[in-house]
Amino acid sequence: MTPETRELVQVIVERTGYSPNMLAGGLASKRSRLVAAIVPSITNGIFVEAVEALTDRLWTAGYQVLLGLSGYPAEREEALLTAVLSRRPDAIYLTGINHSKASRQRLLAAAIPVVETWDLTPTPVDMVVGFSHEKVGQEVARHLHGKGYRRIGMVWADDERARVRRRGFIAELQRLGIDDVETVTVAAPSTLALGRRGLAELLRRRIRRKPVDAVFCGSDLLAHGALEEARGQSVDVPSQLAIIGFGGLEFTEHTTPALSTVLVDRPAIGRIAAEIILARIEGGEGEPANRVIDVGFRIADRGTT
Amino acid sequence: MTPETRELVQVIVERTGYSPNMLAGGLASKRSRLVAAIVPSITNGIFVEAVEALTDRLWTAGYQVLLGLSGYPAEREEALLTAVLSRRPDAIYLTGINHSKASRQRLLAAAIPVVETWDLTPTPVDMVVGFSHEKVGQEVARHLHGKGYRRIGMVWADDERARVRRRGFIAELQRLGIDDVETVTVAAPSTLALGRRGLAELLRRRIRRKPVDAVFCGSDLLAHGALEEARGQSVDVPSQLAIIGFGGLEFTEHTTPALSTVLVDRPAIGRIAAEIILARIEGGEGEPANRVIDVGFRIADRGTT
DNA sequence: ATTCAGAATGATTGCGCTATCATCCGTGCC
DNA sequence: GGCACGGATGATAGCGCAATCATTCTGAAT
Repeated sequence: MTPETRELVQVIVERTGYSPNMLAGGLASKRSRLVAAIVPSITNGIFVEAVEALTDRLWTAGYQVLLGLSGYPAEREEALLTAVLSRRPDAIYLTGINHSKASRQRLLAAAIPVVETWDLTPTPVDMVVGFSHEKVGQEVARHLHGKGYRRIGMVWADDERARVRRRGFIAELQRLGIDDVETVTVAAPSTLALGRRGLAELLRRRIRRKPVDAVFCGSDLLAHGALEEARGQSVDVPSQLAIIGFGGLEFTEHTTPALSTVLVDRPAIGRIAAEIILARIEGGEGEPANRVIDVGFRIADRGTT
Repeated sequence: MTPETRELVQVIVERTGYSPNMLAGGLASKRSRLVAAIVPSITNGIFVEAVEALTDRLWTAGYQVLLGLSGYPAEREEALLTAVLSRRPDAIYLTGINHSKASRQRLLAAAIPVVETWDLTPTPVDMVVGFSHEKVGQEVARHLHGKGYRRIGMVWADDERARVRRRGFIAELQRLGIDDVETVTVAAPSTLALGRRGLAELLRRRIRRKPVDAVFCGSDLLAHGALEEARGQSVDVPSQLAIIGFGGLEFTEHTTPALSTVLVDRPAIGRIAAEIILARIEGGEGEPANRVIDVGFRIADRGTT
């Protein structure tokens, strides 16, 4: 084909508004150029940056993202998975590592790259990129203990990963000689308002005893709520009460005092997920170097602890 | 087909793990059961709840959402549109009403329901659900003026809708006899940090004159940043400086003092968009009752004004 | 000029469904 | 009993593309 012909075709394509039909293309080639992302919620700021990074990276490679919201807890995950797999995605991005047996089977049967995220396991369905929530709990425990706090409480929303953080936290505190951890559980998804109420409840419960001097909140939003509640009750932070959150959302740097939290490189999770997906789809058939990728975390020791 | 046969088929479907191929289905039926949503960003909290509401509602009707991120400003919108339309979505959800001529043509050529959102225009491509940003500017101007503020400033991020709010704001202030509005422009997307810097700049500029006594911030995030900066500079809010934001994000209720803002029913935009899409796809061919839907807004007069 | 390899081009099949049309069967009526 | 009719069932075409195979062309080596 000569360059002139090529150009002529281009002109006609423009003029007639031709648009290739990727349904047909996908059907013929068995490659849909579609990646499904299943997330509990996107209003919860914690997951959304990973999805954005994933979408951005995949876009540059010519892939698009089909969004599925599984809810809190992942009540719709199985139905979603069925629906989503019928679109024949080339890969799938999941949040969390706990999937029903039926879901696992369906994923395996699909025979496509699967990336689980936001957690770590030695036995992923296929690949996993995240960090250890147990270790987060342990390190926060050591951190608070190291700074001298001894009467420790928790406000947390009951989701599967928060539960693991809690387990690590409690176990480590026990090892350090603290086995009375006053805990308030609120419903997922967590909000600032629930954080306020959570801390209020925690303080109320201990009304006849020495109040807690530090509280580990299950998320930054809960921590922010706790901070506001403390201010409302004229409890000084951190001299009377230390607060630490989880997630490292942007606003935590800018509260007064600045919220201590656990920093997670959220975009990295999406970006790395995209990279390993692309490597598997486009790259050779060789076994990937690493099926389990730990992005780690870091405690930000700021004004509230 | 007898009920027994029906059940037998069901059993075999389960056992063999059969999954229908919607690519093939879509190709044959010309109905992909896919709705494309094009949004500048999902990390910006303002748009995400509408997308979630849209996704939720469409899911119950058997539709799924293809997510496209167009960026700030909508630099990739045209390319995205081309890519997305090649998946033959049954409808398309757009953010904003300013699309390039080529984009408009492509949308019209696709001959599917198109919903533009977050703004209002008498001449939508097809349908529009949002509110008037000009009116928002006007009402905020009247609100601040009505409370006695006279030396008024702005901190805003330059996106297309913010520009319209600004226009309405400035025009109304002029009508009220105020024509000197000190304005600091920051880059979109807005963040809390930019709000801090924006207010700092605004105060610095007026260092030899009477400082502003009220500032209208282009978004809640900027307003939150301004609030933090005011606190940092020991400027009392609202006695020395009033602050009002825009958007009505959840956290605005919980800052101290609580941020005044412009409340928008964000989920309603997504929900209504989903409804009118479904009505058009599934309903009869009758001309829809209303192509322009105004969800309105409300000023929340809280602690910072 | 002849041969042959490799590239470019052209024709054809089939991906897995839905829609359509043809066929069949049962029912009610004259 | 014969006929018409509506509903259920079965067979088939074709959606728009990519992959494959068959064919032609090109240019270099003999």
